Amino acid sequence: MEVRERSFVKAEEVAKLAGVSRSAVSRTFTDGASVSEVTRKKVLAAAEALGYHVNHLARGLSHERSNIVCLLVSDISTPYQARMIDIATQKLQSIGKIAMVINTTGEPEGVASAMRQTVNYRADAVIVLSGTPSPSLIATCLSNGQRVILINRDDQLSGPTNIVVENTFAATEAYHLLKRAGCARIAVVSSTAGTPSLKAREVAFVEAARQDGLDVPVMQTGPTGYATGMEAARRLFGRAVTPDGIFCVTDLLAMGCMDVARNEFGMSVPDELSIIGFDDIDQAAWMSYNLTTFRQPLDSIADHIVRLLAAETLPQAKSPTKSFQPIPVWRGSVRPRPPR
Amino acid sequence: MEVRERSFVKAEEVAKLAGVSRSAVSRTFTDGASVSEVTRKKVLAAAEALGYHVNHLARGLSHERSNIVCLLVSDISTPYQARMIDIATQKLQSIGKIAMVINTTGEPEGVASAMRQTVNYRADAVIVLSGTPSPSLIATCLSNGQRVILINRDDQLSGPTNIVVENTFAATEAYHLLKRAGCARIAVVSSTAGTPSLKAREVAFVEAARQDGLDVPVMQTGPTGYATGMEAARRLFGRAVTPDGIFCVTDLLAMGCMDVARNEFGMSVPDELSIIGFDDIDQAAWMSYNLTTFRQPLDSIADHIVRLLAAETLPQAKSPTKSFQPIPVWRGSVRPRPPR
DNA sequence: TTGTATGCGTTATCAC
DNA sequence: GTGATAACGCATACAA
Repeated sequence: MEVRERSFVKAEEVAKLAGVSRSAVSRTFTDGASVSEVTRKKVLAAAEALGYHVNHLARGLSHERSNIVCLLVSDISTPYQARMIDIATQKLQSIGKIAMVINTTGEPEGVASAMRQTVNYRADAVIVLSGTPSPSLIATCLSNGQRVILINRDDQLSGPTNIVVENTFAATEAYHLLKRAGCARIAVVSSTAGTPSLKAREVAFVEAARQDGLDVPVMQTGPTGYATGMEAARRLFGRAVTPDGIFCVTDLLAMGCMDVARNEFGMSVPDELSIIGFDDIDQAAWMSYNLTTFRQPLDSIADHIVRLLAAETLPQAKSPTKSFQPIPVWRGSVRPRPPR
Repeated sequence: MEVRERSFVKAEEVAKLAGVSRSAVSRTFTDGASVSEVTRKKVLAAAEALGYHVNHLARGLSHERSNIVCLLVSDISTPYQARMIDIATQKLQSIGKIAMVINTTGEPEGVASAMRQTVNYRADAVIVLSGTPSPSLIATCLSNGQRVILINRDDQLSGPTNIVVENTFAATEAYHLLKRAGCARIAVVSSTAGTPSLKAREVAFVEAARQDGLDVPVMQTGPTGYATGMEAARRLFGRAVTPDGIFCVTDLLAMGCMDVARNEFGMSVPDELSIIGFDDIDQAAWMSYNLTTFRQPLDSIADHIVRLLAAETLPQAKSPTKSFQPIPVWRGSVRPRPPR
């Protein structure tokens, strides 16, 4: 490969070197085109020699699709989000799409500018993992022919495709699990984020307890993360009556909570304190935590998205909310049975 | 905003509605253009009404830059990589670039196809966080005018910009730290990955020990991660003479190692066993680990990259390897002073 | 099968 | 300051 003046090689140059027309080059690199084997060889050789690569930007200009899919996400360094991106990028690549990740702060303004970017780059689809775009922004994307997929946003907006995890089911299950373990003083640890999906878990748990005649306190002392879990534990165990069962709406919260309960208040898990988390991040399986939690079927969700995107039918076809069942993961942070 | 037939709005339609020429529309959305305030207002109003957004693909076609930067990375769900992506996407966005993340398997073949994608999308730059692209692929990118930035790849290839962390310095420091703590039976836990940067840490530590007259065993039992750390600990503590000081080339390894040492062999950290990790991932600061480690100055690194990309000068300008100093983070996993 | 001509949405260059 | 026009690199309908 010869080193050229620093600019991209175009099809025309390949054509000249191969002694064929520009169209022949184009056809060689187009999937369902008809080229004779001999021309094809010549073109391929010339392309290799020149270091030619099809310009997807130009191709996307005339062709319908850019094959770009935007991922809107915040707090990427969080285990849950990171895994989501990991899986999403892999699956998207497997169907020939490429992921643009836009790191939003989750604030409305950030989300808005992110949504605008997605149409600037003519993304085929936008997958929203964090934040809640305004209906008008969503409408813009949709009217531009983009597919909009909202994950765990729960705002049942019609138009975009909604994918949710059955938080209510899981949270109710969590309550009964703690109850069955013999917990009598149960608390919920959530965050001030107010994410629809976190809120749903919190509310469903409280409701399940209420129906059972139990009033459970809810701690919300900061953003969704380890530190907030710590803070919640400090407050809960600083009270006169301390909990013997805690449902944390996120694994990260559960871990902060567990660490403080153990190290600062000498609680033993699960003997004196049962804890349940949510998400089943990698760390939940670590020996130090061994956390009972609910796994979000990220793999299935990603598969579903990919199937949606692979289908060439327009998204208009009334795609209702698709919901996935979280999978309970039994580990050692909940007492197997009630104490005598 | 009216709902149109599902396709993107183009400048021409805006021009028609605003009663101006296409050029006027273009100028309105071009930074250094001259438009009268009145035309500008009209165009903006029409654009808003139609839901117009500049097509960056088309813009990138005529203009020089696509403003796309590709991130080549594997194991995205790993805390270290995730944080890298988090910071990189943020900083890139702050200078008007957008990140395409390509999830490679790290294998040569995967890296190769990823590199090809970067030129397909005419990325302005490609940042390699995982895997080692072949020199010829790098040459292709460079000759196409792309900037290539290799992070912690250590293969001192001339051409691309190399950014490394001073692994040798840190590993040497780690050895003396353990020595000062009174450790006499020291081991290294690494992985079979053979990443240049991990290898450098491992070798430097062994060398520092050798110069000190000590022979340290190196455990390599699998990929870089928590499970491999566990396995390493099982083998180390299953021996006749067990270590009292361990240097793990990665925090994740250190955590797996620590958990097994404590829970399966009853070791107490740091009294009976001192452990040092590398990376300073979030979990290192968690109460259960409180791990002494070396922080990679990811923020400074990202700033440097952004400065590189923002500078319009061609990368030809002989950019030597830029190296960053890891920052020692003193926590509680190393005994403060030797036992009496 | 092959080549020619046209369109895709922008920006830049040029006259006005 | 404004408007026409020529690239930009590619795919494709059409004619050969």
